[in-house]
Amino acid sequence: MSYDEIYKLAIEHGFFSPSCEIYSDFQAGFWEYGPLGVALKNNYVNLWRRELVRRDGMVEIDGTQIMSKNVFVASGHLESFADPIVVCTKCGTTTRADRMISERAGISLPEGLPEQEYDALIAKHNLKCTNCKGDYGRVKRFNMMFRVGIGPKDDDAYLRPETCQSIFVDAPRLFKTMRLKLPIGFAQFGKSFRNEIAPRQSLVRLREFYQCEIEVFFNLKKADDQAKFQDVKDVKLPIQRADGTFIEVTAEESVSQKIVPNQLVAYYLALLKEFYDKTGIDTKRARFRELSPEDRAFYARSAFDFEVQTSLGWMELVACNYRSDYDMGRHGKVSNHDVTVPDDNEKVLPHIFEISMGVDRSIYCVIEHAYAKENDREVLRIKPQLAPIVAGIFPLVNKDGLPEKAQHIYHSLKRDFPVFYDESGSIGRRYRRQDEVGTPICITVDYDTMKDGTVTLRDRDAMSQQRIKIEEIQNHLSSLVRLQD
RNA sequence: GCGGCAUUAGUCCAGCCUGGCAGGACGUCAGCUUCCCAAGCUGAAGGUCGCGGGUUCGAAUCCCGCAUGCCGCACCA
Repeated sequence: MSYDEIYKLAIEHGFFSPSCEIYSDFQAGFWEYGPLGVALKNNYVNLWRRELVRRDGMVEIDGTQIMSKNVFVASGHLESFADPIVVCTKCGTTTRADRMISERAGISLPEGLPEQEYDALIAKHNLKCTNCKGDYGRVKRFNMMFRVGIGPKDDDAYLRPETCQSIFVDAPRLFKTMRLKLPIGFAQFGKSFRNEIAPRQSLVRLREFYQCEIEVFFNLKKADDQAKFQDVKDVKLPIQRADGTFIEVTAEESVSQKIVPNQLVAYYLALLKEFYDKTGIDTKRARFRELSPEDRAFYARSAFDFEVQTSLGWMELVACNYRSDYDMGRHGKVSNHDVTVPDDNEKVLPHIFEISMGVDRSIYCVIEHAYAKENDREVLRIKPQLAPIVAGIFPLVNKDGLPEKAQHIYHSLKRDFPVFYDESGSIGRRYRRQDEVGTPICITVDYDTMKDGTVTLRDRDAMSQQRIKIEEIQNHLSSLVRLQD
């Protein structure tokens, strides 16, 4: 199950494909979801809503993708979401200034120096372009946010680089109008945008991508007082610690052994793991990787990445960041709004724990982990709840009224379930076609159907068959796709 | 962004070195066959040979530039 095989399957069957591909000026890092991809993504997001949003009693919003400049002044992205780069005046080669200087001058540099300091260091060490020995220009910051010009005056605004900023700016109103109390999770599914220098591997590193983000607002004083924690205290958490050691402990042990900072964090890590179990991604090949201070995002005070093993190596699907009171503190200051929240007669500046999920990458992993190549067939063993098509419906042969009967069944089901009718090729060929796109069940109308009103149900994984009555199909499909604990 | 390799039908690839009708397999479609697990028979459709420029009587083929993809570096959901 290599990346190439998954990629081929995906573009051949309409899971995903490059954006704007018929034009030669199409840009890297933009990908479309086709019909099956959309279905899979919708199912995935609905599972997230069930297992995280509703399970924990969160509230979901849908914010705009374009946000005003001051949002990012406050968030720090205008300042910090940028790499210092320097361009050679002669050959135009672009280099990362901080890395280039520390490598060639043999010194280690602190993060976030002003640009002039880099210029001074380049002059002091007499550094010239490695490519052509030309002089470097002034050090600039390359910001990974996409700027957009609003209206005829082209006013500055930005495409959000993370969906959570919408949550932060909406939270003050939501607390007042939705009768919310700490702790509360805000959830959002939507697009974010980052002007990556090197997008790669289709859904894995995009410039325009989906996130399912959860921002849990809480009172720091009560972070170890989580009633809900009882539900998940025995969930096993595989943790790769910042020092490189690996340990598998229960959520309860992770707190008592001070591996994670508090109950609240452990609770959500456990919830997240239980969610991924239900996506069909193999969580035996997953871990929470604790990030060292150097590896963390600029806003994070402690961080665990949820990573999964794939053919491309360990892939980071979710960033779990403890963002402290940084976000609401900054937005309060810059907007000059009171963003504190009443909690037990005290005004609290909420602390935030975030579960920031890369949806596209997760979709890729769902497909890769479900894919199996057997002797003479390819099969996606995707969970029925996530399957783009729930059932294929076929006539065994194309005569004697079988197609009409099968079509009748198809029409009776199509508004309640994503079902697919096919009468082309041999029956075995049709089963294999559905195997390749992960359809869990195929329903075949044969001569017995005409006599006794039963159909064959053919199972994708076991390739076994059973007969059920036509009237039972509806219930059978319902129980197949029902999300269960 | 740098370095290496690549880009020809929906997919995988041959053709390129040595310029001269754009091909194969699989897939798809139509028909035949078929009472349950692909690749049986007959036929068909499907191509700006990544884009742009140059050399040439003539370019998929040679040269230059760009884009995209893969791998490595770096960065990240």
